[in-house]
Amino acid sequence: MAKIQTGKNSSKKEVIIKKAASLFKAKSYSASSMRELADVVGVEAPSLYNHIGSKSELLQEICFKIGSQFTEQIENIRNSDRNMVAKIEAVIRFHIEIMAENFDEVYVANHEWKHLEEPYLTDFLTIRRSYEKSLMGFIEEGIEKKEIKPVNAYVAVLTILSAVRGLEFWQRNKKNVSLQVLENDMVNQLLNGIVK
Amino acid sequence: MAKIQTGKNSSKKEVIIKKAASLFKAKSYSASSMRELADVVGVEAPSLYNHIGSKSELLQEICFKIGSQFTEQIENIRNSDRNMVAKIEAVIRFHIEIMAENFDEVYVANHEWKHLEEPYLTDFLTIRRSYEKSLMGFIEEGIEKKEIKPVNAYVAVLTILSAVRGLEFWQRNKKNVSLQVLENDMVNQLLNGIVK
DNA sequence: AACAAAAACTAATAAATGTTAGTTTTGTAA
DNA sequence: TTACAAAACTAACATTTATTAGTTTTTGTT
Repeated sequence: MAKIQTGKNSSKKEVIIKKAASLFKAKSYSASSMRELADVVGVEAPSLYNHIGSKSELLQEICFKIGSQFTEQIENIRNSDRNMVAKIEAVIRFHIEIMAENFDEVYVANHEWKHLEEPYLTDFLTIRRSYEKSLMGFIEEGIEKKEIKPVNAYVAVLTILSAVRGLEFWQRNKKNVSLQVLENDMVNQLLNGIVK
Repeated sequence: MAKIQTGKNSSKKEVIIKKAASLFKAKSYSASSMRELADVVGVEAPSLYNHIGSKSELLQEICFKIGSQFTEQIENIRNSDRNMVAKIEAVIRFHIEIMAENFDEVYVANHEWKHLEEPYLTDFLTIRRSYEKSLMGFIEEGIEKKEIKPVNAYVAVLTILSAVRGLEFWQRNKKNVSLQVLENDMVNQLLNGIVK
C-alpha cells in the first residue's frame, strides 16, 4: 500500500540506505531488525528485498561509500601544494565537515564495520590502514622538515583520528557550540595544544 | 560436567563477567549470545543462571564498575594539590592506565552502554555527564588562572576524552609503541600540540 | 484500455534468541 | 556414610530473526 518516498536525486535503494544508517546508528547494526527498518521506511519488511539484497549489504554500502570518500580526499590533500602542517590541518577539517554532513553514515562506518562479513571486512580494514598510513606519512614528513616536533607518528595519528571520531558524541549539543568554533578549537588543540 | 574455574580472589560471577566483557568487546553486546558466553566459560548456557540474573545484568555490572572507578579517581584528582594543567594531565594518564589494565571492560563501558535498560541507562548517562562536567571545570579554572589558553572548554573536553577513548584501537600494535611513549606523547600532544 | 514491469503485499520457513523448569551430579560438613 | 546445598545438566518454551515464495496491486507505456 505505502510507497517508498524518493526525494530528489535519490533512488529507493538510497533512501533505504539512509534510513538504515540512521537506525544502525541509533540501535547498532545487530540490534536493528529488518522489520524496524521497514517500519521507518514505511513498508512491510519483505518489500525491502525488491530493492536490496540483504541486511549486510546495507552495512557494506554504508562503510564503503564513506571509506572511498575518505580515501579520495586524503589523496587530494596529499597532491595539494601545502606544507605538512597545513595538510594535517586539512585532514582534520575534512573529518569534521564530512561528519557534519553525513553524520549517520560516518558514525556507522566508524562503529559498526566490525559486523561486515568477509571478504568485505578485510577489504575495509585494508582501506582504513592505508588511510592511517597516509596520515602517518604527513606527520613523518613534517618531522623531517622540522615543521613538527619529533613525536611518535603512530601515537599522533591515533590521537588525531580518535579525537575527530569523538565528534560523534557532539551533535546533541549543537546549540552550544557552532561548527566553526568546534573545528577551529579542535584543530588548534591537536596542533598547538591548550597550555599557555 | 565442566566446572567454572575460579582463579584467586574471584567469584564465579566475576569470572563470568570478565569473560562476558571480552566477548562483548569482540562481538558487541547484541551480537553476543548467552550460548557463546557459556562456551567460553566452559559450561552449558542455563548453568550461567545459577550465578547471574540475566544478560543485561552483565552489561550493567561492567558499565557501573568502570563508571565508579572513573568517578572516584576524578574526585581524588580534584582534591589533590596541583595546578590545573597537572590535574588535566593526571586525568589523561589515568585513562590510559586504566585502559591498559582493564581493557575489555573499559571498552565495553565506552561502546556498549547504549544497550543498558532503564533505569540504568539514565543513571549511567548521569554519571558520565557529571564526569565530563568535572573535567570541564578543570579547564575553565585553568583558563581563569591563565594556565590555559582561552579555548572553548566543551570542545577541549570532547577532544581529550575522544583521544583517550581511541586507545581502544591501540592494543594490537602493543609491540610497536610502549605504554610509556604512548602516554607521554598523547599527554604532550593534547596539552602542548605537535607543531614546532 | 490493455500490457508488462516494478513493487507492494501475505504467509511461511528454519534458525537463533534469552530464559525457565525439572533433574542429576558434585562438593562439603556432620 | 549420610544429608544438604550448590551448581551442573537436559529439555523445552515462546519470541524474534532474516529471508523466500507466491500473489496482488500499482505504475507507466503503448
